[in-house]
Amino acid sequence: MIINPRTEEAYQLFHNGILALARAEQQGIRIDLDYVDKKIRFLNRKVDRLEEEFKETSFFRHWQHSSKRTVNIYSNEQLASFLYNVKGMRIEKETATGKGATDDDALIQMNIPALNVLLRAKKLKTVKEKYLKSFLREQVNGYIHPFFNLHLVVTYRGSSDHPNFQNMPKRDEESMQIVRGAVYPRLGHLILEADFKGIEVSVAACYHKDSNMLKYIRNPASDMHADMAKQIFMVDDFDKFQPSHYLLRQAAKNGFVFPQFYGDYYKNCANNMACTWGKLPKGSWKKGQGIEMESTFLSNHLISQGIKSLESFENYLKKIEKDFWFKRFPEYREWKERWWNIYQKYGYFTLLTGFSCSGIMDKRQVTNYPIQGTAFHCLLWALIKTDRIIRKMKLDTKIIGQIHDSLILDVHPDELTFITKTIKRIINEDLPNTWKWIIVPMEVEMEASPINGSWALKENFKI
DNA sequence: GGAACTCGCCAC
DNA sequence: AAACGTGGCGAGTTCC
Repeated sequence: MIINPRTEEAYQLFHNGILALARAEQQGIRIDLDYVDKKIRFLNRKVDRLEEEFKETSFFRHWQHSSKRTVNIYSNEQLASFLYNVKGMRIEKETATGKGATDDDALIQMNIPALNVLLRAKKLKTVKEKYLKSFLREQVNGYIHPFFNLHLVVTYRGSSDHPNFQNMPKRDEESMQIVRGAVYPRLGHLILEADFKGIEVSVAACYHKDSNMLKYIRNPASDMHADMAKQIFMVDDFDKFQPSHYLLRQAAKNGFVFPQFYGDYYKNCANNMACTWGKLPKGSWKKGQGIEMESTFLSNHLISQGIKSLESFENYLKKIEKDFWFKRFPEYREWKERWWNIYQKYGYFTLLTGFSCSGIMDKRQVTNYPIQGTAFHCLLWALIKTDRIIRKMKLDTKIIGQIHDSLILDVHPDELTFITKTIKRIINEDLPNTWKWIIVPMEVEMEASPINGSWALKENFKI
């Protein structure tokens, strides 16, 4: 990729950005090495036991018996061959190259108890090999110094490596505890994380200026994902503080709204939603499955509303998709068309921050790249400004990293109030004052670890 | 013995 | 007509 800043401002952003990020790299992040050593030994034993347990199953014996060589239980190729050629399992899910898949999803669907043992062994092995061991490999005097690159991503985002600081487990509680439990602030300090709230949606709105979307973003009382949940799941008195409704909102947000923004379409959305939140199979649906609602289940509710199979859910979502792009956010749709036309005519497009993208791109890339890049540039701008103030004031607090839309700092407790107020001001005020194309409020959310507490213990932090 | 490929999985 | 964007990285495998 060729970094192509078309304006002085774009050049300065990356010039100053890489210097600020270099200081974060130099600062480094403290790792509890004793803990990592102990965890690795503990996981070694645990994985060994799981491997033994798996090798005693009749599933494995059949697998080994059918194979000419010694089976490697971690070989997806060998597993696929056994499942799909020997056992004759039907291919429900394919890999990118059209072969039978052996990922989490595919194996769970097969409902073979022995495979759960294998999956658990794989998960713990990943945590150990990919994260914990990389800490030991990369640490110097108990600190890792992840690289934060600005020259590797086609969208003008950043990336991180050796080790990658941007993909540590978060959603899976067990993996999160194991990995982030190794990451600490300096002695007497705490870890602070400042996240832009919904930055990609906000930045997208600065491009397309869709009036309905602007209303959603500017009015804190409105809730796009709740409205979509109401529509998709046909719930009249929606209350997002009720646990089941909260889950429906999550389903609408992560199963429909975001995938649609990235260019997905109703069939995938329907399949994924039915599978993830409804635990519903292809064909006609059974009662008693999926998200538990007040006195019923998601599957019962959908069936009672006349949606009795995946096919019928797909058709229903097809209409919702049409409504979404033609009635709800028509100007967003028109922007995507305009932006695609500009690219086709000139062969490139220029981001609001002054970087230009050229080369062969499809429509989804053309409409996603400017949003992804520009959103990151908001974070980078805030990072540079924060770093400048930290140095000017000679603070003991230091920036230690960046995760696309969040800033991670190692904070001296005495400076906590000052630094949180400063970051808030930078994001709420300084940034929109500097970049006039920002036409929506820029908001920040913060989380903090306890003093001397690991990153696994971070909690919401009220500013 | 390393490059290149595929697959799978972690993050945003 | 077809159908989710961006990375890093471990592992197994094949090719040279």
